[in-house]
Amino acid sequence: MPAELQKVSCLAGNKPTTCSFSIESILGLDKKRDLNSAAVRHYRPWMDNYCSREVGTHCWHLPIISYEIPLQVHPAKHAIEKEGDIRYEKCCPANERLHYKREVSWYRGRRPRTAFTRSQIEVLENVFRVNSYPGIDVREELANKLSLDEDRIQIWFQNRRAKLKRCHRESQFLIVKESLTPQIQE
Amino acid sequence: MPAELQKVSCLAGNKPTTCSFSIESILGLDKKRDLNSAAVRHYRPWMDNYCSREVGTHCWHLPIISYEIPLQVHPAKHAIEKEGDIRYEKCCPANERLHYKREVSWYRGRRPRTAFTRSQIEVLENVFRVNSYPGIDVREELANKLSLDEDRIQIWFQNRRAKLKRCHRESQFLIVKESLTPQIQE
DNA sequence: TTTTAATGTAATATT
DNA sequence: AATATTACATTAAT
Repeated sequence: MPAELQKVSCLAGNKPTTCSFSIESILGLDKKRDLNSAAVRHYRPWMDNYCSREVGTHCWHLPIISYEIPLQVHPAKHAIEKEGDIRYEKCCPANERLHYKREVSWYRGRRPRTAFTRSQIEVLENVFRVNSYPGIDVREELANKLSLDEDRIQIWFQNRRAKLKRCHRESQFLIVKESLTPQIQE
Repeated sequence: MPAELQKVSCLAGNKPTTCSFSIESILGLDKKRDLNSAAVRHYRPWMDNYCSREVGTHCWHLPIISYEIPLQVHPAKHAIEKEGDIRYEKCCPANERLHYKREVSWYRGRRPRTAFTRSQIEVLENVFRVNSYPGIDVREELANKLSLDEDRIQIWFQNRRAKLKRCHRESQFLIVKESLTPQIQE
């Protein structure tokens, strides 16, 4: 990591343990001297191209590709070769592929957001009601049936569990709150 | 019919009651979890009917009204009282009022839009210049200094990053476009 | 009409 | 896997 990036890395992360900038100076409430310093490089992960990373065999963090160069390869994860042809359609329908192609040139790090269809959600919810922790076999079955990547299924269930937990927490909080403040009524 | 097809067919239909997945598979080794018992109620401190607050002269926090009960009062925000009569028409024509009952039911859970002051924006922009990803401590600090909820700070930075990204994308697109089509000029 | 606060959620990262 | 946070698409208020 370049030295100039280390200097501001404390500002980028959520653990500013070694941050040398005081809150006051960041807020600009005392002096605005630091704000104009040329040494301060801003953390713009989607605008810089120095930190592309590879995660396993998937290289989501691609180097910046200019607009003129067409994408020729799909991310390894989506390129499932079978019987000599690459089945893009499996987890990446045409409209989504166009979307991805357009976006990868300016933001390399993120998988294009999957837009589940209503019927897919319906099936997932139905399964979730009976089993919030489907095993690999069920997930594969779902992936096959819904024409989705098994990873999408896994992520969906993770997020769904988190949502359920959050809703439960909030409803519990409401109950406590209401039980503590009934006299405010009218 | 092969067993595999039967397993798949249950996922296709919209009737979970007829699902033929094995109990062991669905329940995941019979791990009983009562995660589904919680009612889905989101925490909306600004819309509870017992603690409706007034922001300035506007009462954003409407009393909760069920779907069946006809609305008799307009939201205070739209009901601008002047010289003894309530000018509904000003910002809510008749045809729109007809749909209000349905709309308020749909959107009554939405937080009233926060109007940041100029000075608040100034501080936020100053911080954003040096750090687009403030951690929880900086956000709390900002919330304290600016008399805002920490949630508002977080949302503001999220939207600000999106805005910067969009601007960057558009400018990049313009550069590419201009470099590719200089001859079209005049 | 434009800008942007707010929402929901898919994806990412850490532990 | 739980958790927190982010990006992103969308809605809606100004």
